[in-house]
Amino acid sequence: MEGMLEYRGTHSRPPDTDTSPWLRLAAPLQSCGRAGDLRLGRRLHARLVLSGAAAASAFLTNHLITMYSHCADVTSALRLFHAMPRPNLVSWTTLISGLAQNSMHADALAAFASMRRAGLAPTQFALSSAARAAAALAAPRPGAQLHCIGVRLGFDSELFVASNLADMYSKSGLLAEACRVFDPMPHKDAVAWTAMIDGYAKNGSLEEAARSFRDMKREGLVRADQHVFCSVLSASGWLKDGWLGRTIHCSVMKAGFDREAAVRNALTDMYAKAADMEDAARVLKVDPEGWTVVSATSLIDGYIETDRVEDALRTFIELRRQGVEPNEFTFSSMIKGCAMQALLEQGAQLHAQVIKTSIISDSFVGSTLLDMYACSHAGLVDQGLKYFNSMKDAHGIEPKEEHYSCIIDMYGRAGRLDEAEKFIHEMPVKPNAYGWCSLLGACRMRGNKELGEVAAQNIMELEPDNTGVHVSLSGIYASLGQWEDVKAIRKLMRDSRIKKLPGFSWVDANNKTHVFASEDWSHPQQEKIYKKLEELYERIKEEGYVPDTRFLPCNLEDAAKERILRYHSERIAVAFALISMPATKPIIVKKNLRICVDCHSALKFIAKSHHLSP
DNA sequence: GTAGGGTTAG
Repeated sequence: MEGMLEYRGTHSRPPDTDTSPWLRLAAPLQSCGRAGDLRLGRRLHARLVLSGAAAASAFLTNHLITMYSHCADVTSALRLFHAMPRPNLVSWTTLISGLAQNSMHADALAAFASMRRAGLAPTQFALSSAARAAAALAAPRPGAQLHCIGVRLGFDSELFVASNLADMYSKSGLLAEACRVFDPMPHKDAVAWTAMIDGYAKNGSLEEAARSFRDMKREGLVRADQHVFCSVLSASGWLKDGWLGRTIHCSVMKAGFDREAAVRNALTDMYAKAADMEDAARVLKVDPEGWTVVSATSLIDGYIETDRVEDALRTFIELRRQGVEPNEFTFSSMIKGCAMQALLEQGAQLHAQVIKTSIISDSFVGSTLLDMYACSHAGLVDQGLKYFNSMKDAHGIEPKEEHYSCIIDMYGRAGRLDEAEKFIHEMPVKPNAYGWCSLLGACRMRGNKELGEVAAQNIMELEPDNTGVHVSLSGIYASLGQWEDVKAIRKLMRDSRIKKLPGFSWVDANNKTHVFASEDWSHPQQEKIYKKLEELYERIKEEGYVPDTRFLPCNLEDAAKERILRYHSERIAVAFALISMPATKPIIVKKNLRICVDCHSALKFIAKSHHLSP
């Protein structure tokens, strides 16, 4: 600011070309933009106007546009741009990047198109900003056009252009295209690697994300930074691979990023997702900065997922004690926990707390609340309905498909199938497959064949590849003893070449993943596993476990049915984990199919008798 | 003079 004073009263005519005196005027604008100080920026602008310098110099106007963009005042940036008689290449480039920086991505793409219509060939700066906008929009069609322009102009392997193009493809889910841009890049930096690692992770290709991270380390040309670590930690969390996560935690510490808030959040979340709650809590405990709502929510959600609602509640209280406001993520986790444990009072209390905040207008929290009323107890249907009816008027939530599905589920669980059917007919939208699946599940529990068939028919139309629907339907017939219908379904499946997906279970033990199928005795330790399973079986039977053979679609003696259930893959996997791992380690079984009713019950007994969380 | 990436639910 002081520097500006000396320019005061400079009334000489500005030169036609952008020469050095104007360069000196630009410096204060630049630092102002970097600091995001809009007030100071406006004062500098006013002085430049008074001095007559700004209007005459495209150079200074470009700097002003940059300054306003950095200070998030896009309106002023646009006003300056539109007042320019002849915006030059830099003006356009600055505008496009300013729009992209301020999340006006569609406008950034439109500006890029206007620039080309104005007859200017884009610079690599303009191209990379436009690609960034296309990435943020996950818009592969305009993105691919940008890619073509880049190829034509020879910019397509420039660091910034290529990274943003790769990011654009990966955010659009086109990982193969992203690789085609990324692989031949002559120089890759941490940003480029983040685009790939995060692209894989967000598209569910978790192994690929981890492999990409290893590739980066193997090449040894780029050091991982906090962004890379966040992305790969997120992937290892979803992989539920605590061992990989722990290895990365070591690298994080070595690289000195363990004080970085976002990295700590990612670390907490990784451990929580891997069900390693002690380490998740430890990351927060040693945090000198105190908790963030993100990391505490990850911890809370981890406790909920491992059935430790008391610990979640304790964490929730501690969070408030620290003066951190819970957000919609925190509340939905807590409410989910109450639903799972049928903690009606706590659930209602949370509902009351949420009503006092703007979080109540969050559509997702809305579904979670409905889920809670649906799960917990038949008596709460009316409370759930009351809330559902108030969503729109009192809380400004327009009920969506997911909310209607919750109500179907709510009626179904309460056994009020007629009302569920009536509700479906009166809904303003048609139920989605999820809604019909809820209904089918309820019909199975209540042995309602007619309505179950309607639901199944609708699911088959909406999701022709859904093989589970046949299994559920034959479960209904089986529970009613209608073996002819069971046979008919089998024939239908044969004729339409639908195969029941075989169920598999994966479990990690000693840094190795083991896979099991049903009645699968191919594992080298089969004898020990079998013995353990028998032992578990005796024990839980003593503790009150009764096999539930109702839905098994085979017309066999009970003893034979029991035998089939007894060797479902998840039980073999758990028995194997119990004999191969120390008792303190969490056992995480990954499955390709939904767990069956009986395994769910048996595993709960096993967990209880081992003092584990299910 | 102008430019890019990351963490929490379903």
